[in-house]
Amino acid sequence: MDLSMLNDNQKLGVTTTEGPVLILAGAGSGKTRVLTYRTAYLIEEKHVEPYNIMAITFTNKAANEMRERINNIVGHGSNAIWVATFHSTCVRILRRYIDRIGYDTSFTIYDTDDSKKLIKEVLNRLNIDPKRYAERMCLNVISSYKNELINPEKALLDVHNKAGDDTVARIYREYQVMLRDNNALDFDDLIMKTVELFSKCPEVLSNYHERFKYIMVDEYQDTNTAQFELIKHLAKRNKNLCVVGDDDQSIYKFRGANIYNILNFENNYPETTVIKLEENYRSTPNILDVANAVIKNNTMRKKKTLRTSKQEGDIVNFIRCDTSYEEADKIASDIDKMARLSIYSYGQSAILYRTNAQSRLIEERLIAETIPYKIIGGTNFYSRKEIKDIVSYLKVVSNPYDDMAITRIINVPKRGIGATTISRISDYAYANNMTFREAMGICDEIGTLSKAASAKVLKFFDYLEKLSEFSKTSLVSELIEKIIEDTEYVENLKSEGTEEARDRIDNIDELVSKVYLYEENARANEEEISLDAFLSEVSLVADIDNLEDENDVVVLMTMHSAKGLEFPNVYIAGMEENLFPSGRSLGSPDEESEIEEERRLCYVAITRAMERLTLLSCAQRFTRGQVSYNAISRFVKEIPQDLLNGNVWEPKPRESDVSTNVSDFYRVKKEPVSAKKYKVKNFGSKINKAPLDYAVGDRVKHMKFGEGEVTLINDGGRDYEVTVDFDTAGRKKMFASFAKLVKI
DNA sequence: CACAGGTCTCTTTTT
DNA sequence: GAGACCTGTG
Repeated sequence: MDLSMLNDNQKLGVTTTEGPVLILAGAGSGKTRVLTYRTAYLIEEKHVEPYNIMAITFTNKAANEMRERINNIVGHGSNAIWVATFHSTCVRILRRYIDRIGYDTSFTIYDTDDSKKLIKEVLNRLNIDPKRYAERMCLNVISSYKNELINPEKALLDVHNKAGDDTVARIYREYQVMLRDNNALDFDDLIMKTVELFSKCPEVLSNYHERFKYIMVDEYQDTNTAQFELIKHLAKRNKNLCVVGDDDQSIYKFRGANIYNILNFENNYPETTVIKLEENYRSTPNILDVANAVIKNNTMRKKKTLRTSKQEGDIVNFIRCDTSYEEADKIASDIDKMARLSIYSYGQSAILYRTNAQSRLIEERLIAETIPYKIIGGTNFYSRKEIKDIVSYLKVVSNPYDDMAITRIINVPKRGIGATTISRISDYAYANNMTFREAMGICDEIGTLSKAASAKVLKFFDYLEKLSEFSKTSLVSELIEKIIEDTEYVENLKSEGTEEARDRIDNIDELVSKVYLYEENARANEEEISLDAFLSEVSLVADIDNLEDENDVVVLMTMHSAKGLEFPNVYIAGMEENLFPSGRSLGSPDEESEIEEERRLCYVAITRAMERLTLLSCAQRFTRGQVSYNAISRFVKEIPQDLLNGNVWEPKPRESDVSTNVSDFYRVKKEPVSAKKYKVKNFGSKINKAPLDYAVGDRVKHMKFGEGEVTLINDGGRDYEVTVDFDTAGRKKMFASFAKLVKI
């Protein structure tokens, strides 16, 4: 096998196939490359069956890419390799064996929303004041319990030993009971229950030992204790475990990531071969210097120095703006300039920020400049109301114990079954130890219900029974089409006639196409088409998974989402104290380590840039409906001035200037484009070239520029480029799918 | 029982 | 500023 394009340490990483291996891979040092070559090497040179190889990645996107790249090297056979994320790995295992630890294999996966609702219900049942024990807090605590593999009994014991407040532990216990009753697992359960399964059923684990002879884990610095134990179980017999990570890029402590998994790997696996990849192939020296200047302020890290042999490149820019509007404007016009000068196309540019909320302003600006973009994250496609509604119907069919799904749709569409009726059934079910659905079936025996109410409930109950019956002989696509038809969901939206309703219909259409796509893939891979499999897939997609790179659009996302990606031209917005580092980390009990985590995040963000990097910061921004004034982020100040183009020590904005202007400024700027109205969805997933209903010479209307006359239409391949002479705004050139011009 | 309108709280980051 | 939650009315 030809390994000539690898450096010495990379080669070592590829060819050291036996025993535990720790690859410490700095940002941009080609670790994905090592992992793919290593896999190919195992197959081609060591004649390992693809079937015996397992690779765990952080996102589905990374998994797919890896599979594709292996295919390119090996030619074929990569399909049999188990490449998946931790969560989807566990789902696959649990769908097979979870009945051995007391669940049904058609379990439902609860997302954060569902978990929150369930907690609410728990607080209700236990008569606990939600003001004193906020749902969010409870969920966080429960999540950390699970990530540390602490079950409710142990949690209670621990608290009692310390004579502390046992409320949250009791909430945890009840929460687990209710999950169990609903035959549901939350995200953390997926890992925890798999570990439990392996501990309790050695014969199951043994099956997997037979199968997984070589195991690789990517982004190892972000694994938590439960994931560590999972891997430990799996690697126990064969010991061929290769983990890749970078302690400087550990940014998921809030999700339970345990940095000691990587720092102490050698202690846990004494015969470990340690390989360091320190040559960076991504960024220019200027960018690397900036990254190193920041990260060197962290104390808890394995020392390493990234080298590069690249040309020096552009100096990193720092821009201090007066307001967040100016910041958005600066970014948009710079991107526009770069594209016009053909230096960086839209698709080569990315905008990163600390919080999702920051995207709105930038988005509005991009729309105004007709720059195509795609936002990653924020509200997940599957958390939209209409999608959750329809998916809940599917969930009810798949898992009849899922009370949460039933109560969600019992009155969607309106069936005249209100909150009172629901809680009466629910109480009855609870008191008589039955599921909500069972109680529905005998609701004429529930004394508290009126005749009229129980008739409506029974009718819905019968419908669900019919639907379940139908599903036994139907494809998922047939089922979903039937549900949409029966419920008249789309019909009802159509009659609303609003733009919002239109959006929702689009989303439902997209959901339906996802079903067909799933079926197509399943057929291609010769897998059985199953509702459960589709639902698992739906529950575990990350937004980033849908990022395709064929489309020439600017990408906006949080720094967390950006991990593992790279872009020639990067903007990091909001380099301000209180925002980045986050106000949460400031003044917290372990401020020191929280800030170090923020600093690692900053390092991750900076090292996404290949050639050009711009940092931005503003003196004032709107947060929570209020203007806040923040100092320049300490991370910027950690960068030596001579590495930056732009003054870090600029005087503060004149309070007198800004504060009097603020309200005016915001009033003027606020009204422009409503982002929602304009929002162009799916730059990525669809071809946007719809036939135009206007032609040269027609009068058209644009949401922002007003009315004008079309003077030129160019077929740009993927989209039409339309030139319009606006009455007031002058001549503008824009892409048809983004401009949304309406003929008048 | 549904819905409109008012009040309150709150925000990191994600599978 | 948004979303969750509560209250009063039809």
